[in-house]
Amino acid sequence: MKNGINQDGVQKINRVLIIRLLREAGSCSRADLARMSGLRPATITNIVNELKHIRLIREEGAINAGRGRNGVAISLDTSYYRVVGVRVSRKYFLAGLFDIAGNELESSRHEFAEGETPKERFGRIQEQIESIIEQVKEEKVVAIGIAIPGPFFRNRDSREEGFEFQDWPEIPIERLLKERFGVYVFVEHDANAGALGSYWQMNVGQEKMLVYFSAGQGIGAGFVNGGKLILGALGVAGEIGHMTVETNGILCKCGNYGCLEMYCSSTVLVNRVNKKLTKGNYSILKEGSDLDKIGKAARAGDKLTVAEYERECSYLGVGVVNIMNILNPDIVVIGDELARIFPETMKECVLKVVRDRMNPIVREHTDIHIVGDEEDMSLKGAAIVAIEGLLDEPIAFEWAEEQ
Amino acid sequence: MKNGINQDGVQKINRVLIIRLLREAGSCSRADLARMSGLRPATITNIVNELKHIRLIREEGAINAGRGRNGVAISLDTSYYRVVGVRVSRKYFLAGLFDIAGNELESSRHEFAEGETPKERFGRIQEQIESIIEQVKEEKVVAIGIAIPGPFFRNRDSREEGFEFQDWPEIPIERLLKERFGVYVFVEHDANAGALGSYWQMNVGQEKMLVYFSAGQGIGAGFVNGGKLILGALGVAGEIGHMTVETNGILCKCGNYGCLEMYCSSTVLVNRVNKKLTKGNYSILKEGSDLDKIGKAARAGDKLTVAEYERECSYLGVGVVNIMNILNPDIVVIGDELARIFPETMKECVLKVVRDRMNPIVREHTDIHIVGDEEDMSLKGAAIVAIEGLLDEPIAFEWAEEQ
DNA sequence: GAATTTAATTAAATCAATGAATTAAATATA
DNA sequence: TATATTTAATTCATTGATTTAATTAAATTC
Repeated sequence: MKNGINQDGVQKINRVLIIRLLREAGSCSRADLARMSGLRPATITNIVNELKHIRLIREEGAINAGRGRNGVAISLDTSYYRVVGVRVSRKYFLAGLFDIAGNELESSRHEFAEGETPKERFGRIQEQIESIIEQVKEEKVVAIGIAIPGPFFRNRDSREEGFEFQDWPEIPIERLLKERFGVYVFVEHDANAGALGSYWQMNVGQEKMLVYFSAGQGIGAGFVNGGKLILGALGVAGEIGHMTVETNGILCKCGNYGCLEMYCSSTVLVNRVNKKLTKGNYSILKEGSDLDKIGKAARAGDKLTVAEYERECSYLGVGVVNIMNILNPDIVVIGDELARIFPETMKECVLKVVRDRMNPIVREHTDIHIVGDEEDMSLKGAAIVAIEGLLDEPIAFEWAEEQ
Repeated sequence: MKNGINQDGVQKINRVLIIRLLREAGSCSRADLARMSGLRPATITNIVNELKHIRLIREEGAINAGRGRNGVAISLDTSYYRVVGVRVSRKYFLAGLFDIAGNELESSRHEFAEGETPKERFGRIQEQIESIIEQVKEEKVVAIGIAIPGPFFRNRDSREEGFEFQDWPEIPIERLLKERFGVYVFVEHDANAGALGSYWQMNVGQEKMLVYFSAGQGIGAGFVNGGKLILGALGVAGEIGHMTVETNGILCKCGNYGCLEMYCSSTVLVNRVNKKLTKGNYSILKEGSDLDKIGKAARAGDKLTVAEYERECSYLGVGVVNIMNILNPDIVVIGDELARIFPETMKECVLKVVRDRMNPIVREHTDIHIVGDEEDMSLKGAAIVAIEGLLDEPIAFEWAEEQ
């Protein structure tokens, strides 16, 4: 247990709270912070001075609240600390540099080659991180966050060694990166990262519950409740791709029948469209089309492709309805490559299913967002995982040595 | 927000922590508490003295840890404070008296009559609470917890008025009971209460995630994560009865298709068995059998009944697998009347489905329990809801006035 | 029976937040 | 323009829960 609180703990908790409030509020005065936190103005003065000193926050401009003296605008200081975010996918990886407000400063995409071994892939990821860190001059890189595909079994006793993920289970990412770059490293499941990423992106408070659907080659989800990820016993909560939506449905390679991801995923879409093409159905596409081409065809109005895409999105809608019934989230965000190819149609299909199948009171209290061509939520989330990790016990501020 | 912490907050948090540790540990020395909490022995001495003074904990016996001086055994003082728990069901209600360790001291069951109006029903519940409180002499009743059927929409702004539940949506239970009995009152959805009840019953720590399935006239669930209920946006998380398990399945009155509770619930069991009886299938049962009779027939080995029960339990198994994939709980508890009629068979069926359909790593880390003839988890949970409510901010210890 | 180990208490010290007074800077009013 | 009012922010002595260090108490070991 070990969670009794003493003065050190109080200090840490209040400082982290102020940072979180500033992240949500964007910019506000000391007086605002006092009101939001319930702490006294004198305390806020102290905390602000300390956080300013270690360059976590800064003063910038003024806040006019009507009458009376203007407040000094305080916001996160995005000019000094940096985190590196990496999203590893099965066919490519993204790497980027972020400030501590979670803003992407730069990012790049790197394809994996067919024959590349896990070690070679990990080597290229490390080189890319190296090159990002080398470019940084005055600023200070304090952490690296990595989002990897699931299932990702967290070893609760020793985070250092005990993880595995598909294709390269033997590389202790966290330890190796920590040793090489000498900064804190946080590894997270990509859908969980996406959930934290969209939670920051949506800029909502702790009291809101958010579900992120990662609709890619498989279907995963991440849940943010009370500002924290719901991880489950082994850290594999969110494997919604293996939720049965047809009890006597198609046999999945996981051993279950009628799994959601047998009816809805970019893999299934590509396979089904190509199968129909082989059978000679009319389409502007040729056999052997990949997701990009299918996306273009769908956006161009190709009937076969649109029909298949709509079918998948409707199944996704059933998954969304199930999660709404099970968890009653305030916010649902759907992202990743299946969403990216045609977000407008996905939104229509999902909303239709939700309208048809969901209790109206619950439905009307749920915001549903599709992430199209904007930022990759799992990449952004990788950075957020690192930032949240730094703020979390027990290492808060240990990385920000005295100036 | 308003969650900055000062010295008062620290004191409250640490005292609540000690109570929670004692609840889990059952009985331990001051030194043990210091080790578990991370607080110093001197602090524990102070806290223990205060909590002893307000009769929340007591010294009882000694603890021999090998060599060295023996510790004094500390445990929750179950002799003074009392809470009343009430579970309201559609056809009956249970009411009981509990100590602050969540032990049931007495309870009774009261059937609702067919024609009884909501007000009459609520009147009888109040009389029963009155009679329980009257029996209590030296002890002190500090709170009432009520578990009611869902869906239960929590009004987050004003818990006083804004709830509704099926059949009697207009009675402001919380306010009326508070006014009449002058104690704290907490209302919770019955599956959520059941979840908290089994969480205490299982006596596991905060780090464990527990899911409780209330398998009765409908199927509901409650989720305990980090020692707290997952409530969702409107407090209706856990409506797993309306999770689709057959995308193109039976139309449910909720508007959705293929809802779990169309394939599995005591209502469905009774209807399906009686329908088969009408059609002349062989059975020891007669037409118009109720759940009691069906349960007896099943336990007596009546083939028709057993087959129907197994069918329902298998669907429940699909629901369990889905929840395991979605939330990855450490512990699954299945209770209520459908479980009660034949727990051994339910366990077999559910475990078979889980074995057949679930990822083995996750499966082996999940404990699955069926609650048979033991305590009603939602009744116990009603009491726990009250106790947890008292311990939660902001009212912790305000009810325990100075002795 | 003395040494060792563990438990629990006591009393002074620590230090994060607080309260009260003060300074600062805006608008409103005359 | 001068003055009152309002809100923002700071200063510094005070508060009080936890801690530290020393002490007492009671068990086992040899």
